[in-house]
Amino acid sequence: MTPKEVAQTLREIAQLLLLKGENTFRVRAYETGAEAFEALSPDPMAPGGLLERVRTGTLTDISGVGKGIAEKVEELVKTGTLKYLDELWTDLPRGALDLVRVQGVGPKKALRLIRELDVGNLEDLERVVREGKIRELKGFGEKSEKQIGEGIARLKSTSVRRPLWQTRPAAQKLLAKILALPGVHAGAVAGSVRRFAETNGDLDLIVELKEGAQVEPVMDAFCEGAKELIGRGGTKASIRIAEPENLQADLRVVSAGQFATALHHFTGSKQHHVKLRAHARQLGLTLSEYAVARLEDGSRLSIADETEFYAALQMAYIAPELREDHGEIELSLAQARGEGPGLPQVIERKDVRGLLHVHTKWSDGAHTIEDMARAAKAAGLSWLAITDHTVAAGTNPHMTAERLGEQAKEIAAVQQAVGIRVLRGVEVDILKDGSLDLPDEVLKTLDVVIASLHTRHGLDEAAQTERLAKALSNPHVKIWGHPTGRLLGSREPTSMRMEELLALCAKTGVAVECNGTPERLDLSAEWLRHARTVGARVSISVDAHAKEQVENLDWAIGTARRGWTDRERVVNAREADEFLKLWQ
DNA sequence: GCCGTTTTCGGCCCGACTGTTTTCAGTCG
Repeated sequence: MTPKEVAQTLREIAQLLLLKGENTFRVRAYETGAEAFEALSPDPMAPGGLLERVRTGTLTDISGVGKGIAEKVEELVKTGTLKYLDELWTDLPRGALDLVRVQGVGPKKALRLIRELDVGNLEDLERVVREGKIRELKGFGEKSEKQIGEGIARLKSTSVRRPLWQTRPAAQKLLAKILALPGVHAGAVAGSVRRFAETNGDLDLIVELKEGAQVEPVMDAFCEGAKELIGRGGTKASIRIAEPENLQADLRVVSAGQFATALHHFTGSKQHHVKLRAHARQLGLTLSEYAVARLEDGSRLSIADETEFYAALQMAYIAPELREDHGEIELSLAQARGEGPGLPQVIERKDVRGLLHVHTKWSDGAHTIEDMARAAKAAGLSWLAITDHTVAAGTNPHMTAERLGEQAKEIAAVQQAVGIRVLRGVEVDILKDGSLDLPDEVLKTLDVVIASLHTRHGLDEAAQTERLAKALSNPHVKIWGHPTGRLLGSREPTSMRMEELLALCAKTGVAVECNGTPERLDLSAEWLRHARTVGARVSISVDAHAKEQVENLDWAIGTARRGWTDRERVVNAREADEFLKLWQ
């Protein structure tokens, strides 16, 4: 039994309680409990982990876990089953929880469909829609029936969440269209896209009108070109867009002076807000998308931006990427009081001085060393490292000892011509046995060695861990390239004991890559947070195969920020000489 | 079900939109 499985069970309980119309605060307690277990070390055997806590009876030390949940988790871990859960299921069909996945069907409607129409799963629901039975129920009508039918079709046709590399550009495109309108004073992408969550269920846009401007033209522009109009009221509209197919986009229009509170509200996350609002109440304040107001008389505080928003709550500013209730609220409060370490000083674009992980025509890149150097310089960087592939990666051409010598001459010439420091490097392949694709005598002559896996992703966990541990122990390796090898939406992370390997990197000084290829985002924010706890260094890498991909920097930085990456642990957030000194 | 710098009891975030309603419940974020 892993913490993740415990969390899933607690969520299942929460959903069942919700369906049964239980007290919503009890439902939330189970959700909070689930989050607490998700935040534990994923390895149940880890020190301070799940099994140790069960053994020592210290589950209730976890915030959000009280006596009730602790007892259930103990039973679950010891026996693998939970009587309480079985009881909750006794009078419900197995497909009950699928019903609330249909848009427009919540717990109340789902329960009535189960009780009054004997609907047991999605197929049943589809049938009663077809037979026109739903409209006969009190409180339902023709429109609800139609809506439910469409909701089922949508559920079947699309996976719910899309990768950020699809959603973020779509959101920015939509925003640009709105910002071009004359009545618009300000606008921003909010929601999980702004928080840099790697998958998103929808897009959220916030727009502030100029003084006296009309809302209708903005709504019109937003809805124009939509694949489907979901809803439209006086201040908000929801549509489905064509690309990514059927993705929902929500627009919220606010009047002058409400932008900061609205942006904060629609950025989320839900968990962050729930805790924030409870804290606000203790201060005698209430939060909404319109204002921060005093409970006693409803008077409003003036909030110009999100820094002021947090200041009104006696907190230090929390970056959007951190707003997940992963401990950031407590750290922010402590920081404002001048106590403790405070929030991480998360990396920003201006901190990054060097462009790492760059491919050129010497292997599978589209452009020359000079092209890449000019692109790096244009992006405001002061150095870059050329790191082409070796033979095992399967590219042609590729780097050999001899070609590295030839490349050195070109690098020296480019450095002179372009006026930017260019380091010599390689992305060396990790071979089956954990040895590297170039001999140590060659590697030691280079400034930067990135070791990456490109083959045999399918080895079992033990063998893969051993293979990587050997490679990462090579004294010439400075960076571990795209550690998990995952591709969002198409390839799962390689199976390995990541915690062990991150601890190894912390010990040897090898930086783990935060690879900014939009489909990779590897390491993930989740693992980067773990890298932080063990003290591993991080490389903000573009893995650029063309000069335009210098912009992968933004993807890497967003992911790194979400992963609580402090700037002092980022190896390329320093000038080239300082970077090289890190391994001396 | 959880929690405590007012509390071991009594709280627990807030508002828009929709549909089917004659005044509001359900859903969503």
